[in-house]
Amino acid sequence: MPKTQPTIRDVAAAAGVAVSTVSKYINGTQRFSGSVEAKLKAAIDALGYRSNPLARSMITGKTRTIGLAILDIRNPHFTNIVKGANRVALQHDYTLLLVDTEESQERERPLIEALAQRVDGMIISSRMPDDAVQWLLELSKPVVLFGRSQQFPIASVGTDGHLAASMLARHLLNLGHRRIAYLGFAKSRWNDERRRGIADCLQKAGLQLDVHDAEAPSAIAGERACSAILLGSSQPDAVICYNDLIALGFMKEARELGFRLPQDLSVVGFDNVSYAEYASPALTTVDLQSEKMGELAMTKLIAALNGSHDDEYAMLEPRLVVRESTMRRPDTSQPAGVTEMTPKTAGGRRRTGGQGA
Amino acid sequence: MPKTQPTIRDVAAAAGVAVSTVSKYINGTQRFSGSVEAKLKAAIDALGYRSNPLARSMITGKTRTIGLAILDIRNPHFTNIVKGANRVALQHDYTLLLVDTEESQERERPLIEALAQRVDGMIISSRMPDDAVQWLLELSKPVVLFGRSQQFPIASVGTDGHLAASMLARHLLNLGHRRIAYLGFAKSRWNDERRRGIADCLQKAGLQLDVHDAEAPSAIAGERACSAILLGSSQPDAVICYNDLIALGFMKEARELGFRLPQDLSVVGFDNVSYAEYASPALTTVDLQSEKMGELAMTKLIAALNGSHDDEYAMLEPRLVVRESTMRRPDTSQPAGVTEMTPKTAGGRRRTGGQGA
DNA sequence: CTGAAAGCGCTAACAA
DNA sequence: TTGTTAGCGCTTTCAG
Repeated sequence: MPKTQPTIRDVAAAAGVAVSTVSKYINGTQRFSGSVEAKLKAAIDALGYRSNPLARSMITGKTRTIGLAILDIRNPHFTNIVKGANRVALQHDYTLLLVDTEESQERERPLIEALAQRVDGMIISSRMPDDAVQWLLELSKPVVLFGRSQQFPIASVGTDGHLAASMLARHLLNLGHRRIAYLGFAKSRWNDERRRGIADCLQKAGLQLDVHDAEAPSAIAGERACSAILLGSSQPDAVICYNDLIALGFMKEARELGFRLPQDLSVVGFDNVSYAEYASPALTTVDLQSEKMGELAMTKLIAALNGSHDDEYAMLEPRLVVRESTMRRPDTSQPAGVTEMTPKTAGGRRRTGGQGA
Repeated sequence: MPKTQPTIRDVAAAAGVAVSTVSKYINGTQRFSGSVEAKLKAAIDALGYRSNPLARSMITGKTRTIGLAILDIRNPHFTNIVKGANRVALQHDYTLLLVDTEESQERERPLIEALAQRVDGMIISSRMPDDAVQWLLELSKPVVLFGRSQQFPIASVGTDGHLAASMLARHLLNLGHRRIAYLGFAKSRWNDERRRGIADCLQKAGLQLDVHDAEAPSAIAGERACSAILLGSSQPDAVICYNDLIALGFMKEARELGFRLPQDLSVVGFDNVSYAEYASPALTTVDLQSEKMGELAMTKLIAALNGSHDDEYAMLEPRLVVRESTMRRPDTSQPAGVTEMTPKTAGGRRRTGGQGA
């Protein structure tokens, strides 16, 4: 059973030609006389020869493999990225070497360094601080990053987080919401951008943003953070979550706390993961085009592999997806930019002094 | 910048020893005198030497890479499998080469054949017919399959589908449901097992199963199949979906058709994907332990790589997870195994003649 | 404990 | 158009 695979040499012998001839034939590097070509073809499938990619790689220095390092394959955002990247890779005859770093800072670096050795280039999603990008460059392999680097020129892709956040905030404002909370995830590279996008918007309307932080970008973290926000003193009438997963968890817990959604509270997230649509109420969110991000990253990387220089940040456009988790404040009538005035508490603004002690 | 990586030869020169000495040092194949060891260590990190895995693989014939072929990374069931497999692989210092075959039969085989060349072993999830398993064996690489093969002795893992299905059916029966439909997915290897599990159960209660088929294992397919089932002549009071995704889509559409869940209709699925919990009503389902399946498959594969023979089918135990999408028929009172008698239609059984013409 | 030498399977000049 | 030859970077006998 463990019959050793035939080598290029066996084929050459069987066909009565030189090894280099076989090599050139396999790689289509050259044209051949009909007789030789016929003999080669015959020999090859008589022996069932398959070229050994390792040996080839060793010489060419190319593996036709792309490393993809992500934080958690279970997060649909990353799943979509993988899907998109995979599709483009397959089209170009590349294979994906996947590394799930499991949101662990320590594992990340050694894993990526090991990965670098086995691939032609890498696509990386990471929570590493911006100055750590340095050593990525030192790997001297083409790399595409998710999220812009402030200091270093490195190919990267992302979606305009400030804009996405503004869209969400403005949507809520238009619906008459005035006490808006942001349940962020500070560890993420995207968090600041999103928070600022919201805060800027609110500021123009003379409002302040109530900021909280989730301990993970997951549904369970959303559940956990819920009561402190909803039953605390700020009493938001809308909350923007760092992502859809957090939002989903938040909504579940909110319902269990007795809030009616969306009547008592509007909730939104970022990403537009597919299950947001099947939640109830279906989640209003902003589509970050995760899958396209994956495609674009892979396209950029392959271009780099083909010699094109690329230090740019490619920014995709977000799109607001309004569903059922947001609705107009029952007690307001003016569209937006109005003097805010909520009935429950006299004297507007926020910081009402809380009833929950 | 493109300074060529130092080789083992450079290290040997710098340390003033032979290449083979360096090799042995790196692989820890031997013990060394303190002086040599010190020189080696110094030379290595002076040069920043990193051993080239390709060259190593070419000799040893081992790549420390496992191929994982799945049908669709976006299906949380597979995502979980990847997660589990990845974790075990990392523990054993293996890396995952991922291939998403996108549910395509044609692509599958060439992709897997190419994959086989670059890895030490493979874990495969496929919809290929049982006789196609033959060529997998011929790849003469260790393989672990998801789902049992009837004809061939091949290592495989899965969850007891017949039992899982019975659990669901019995649960529904216990709740007083009598007109039960199965929205299956015939292309899957697991479908028959599940259908039979349900049908066997119903038969014991003197009931027949109303069988339908989804065109894909996805939420959208569940939506699409919904109206034909619910507004057709059979009028089920409970439907069992092939998986949670289909169930989620089905529930969404059912609500849009005006059905109240779970009052008018109980819905269940298979898998226990995480978002089933965040749907509303939260989905009753049966946990197939997807992540553990991934772990187990990888564990088996690594064992095989270490020389242990393994032709067995390892079966995990399913667990029923009751949530909100199932409830007792309002109009029945006896627990189970009773003479069924639904008020809407005289004369029980099913096949009531339909009012939807 | 250390070193010299022979390749792994293949590609890439260079010759013929 | 075809063949010869020299390695890619490493491991692995086999001698010292």
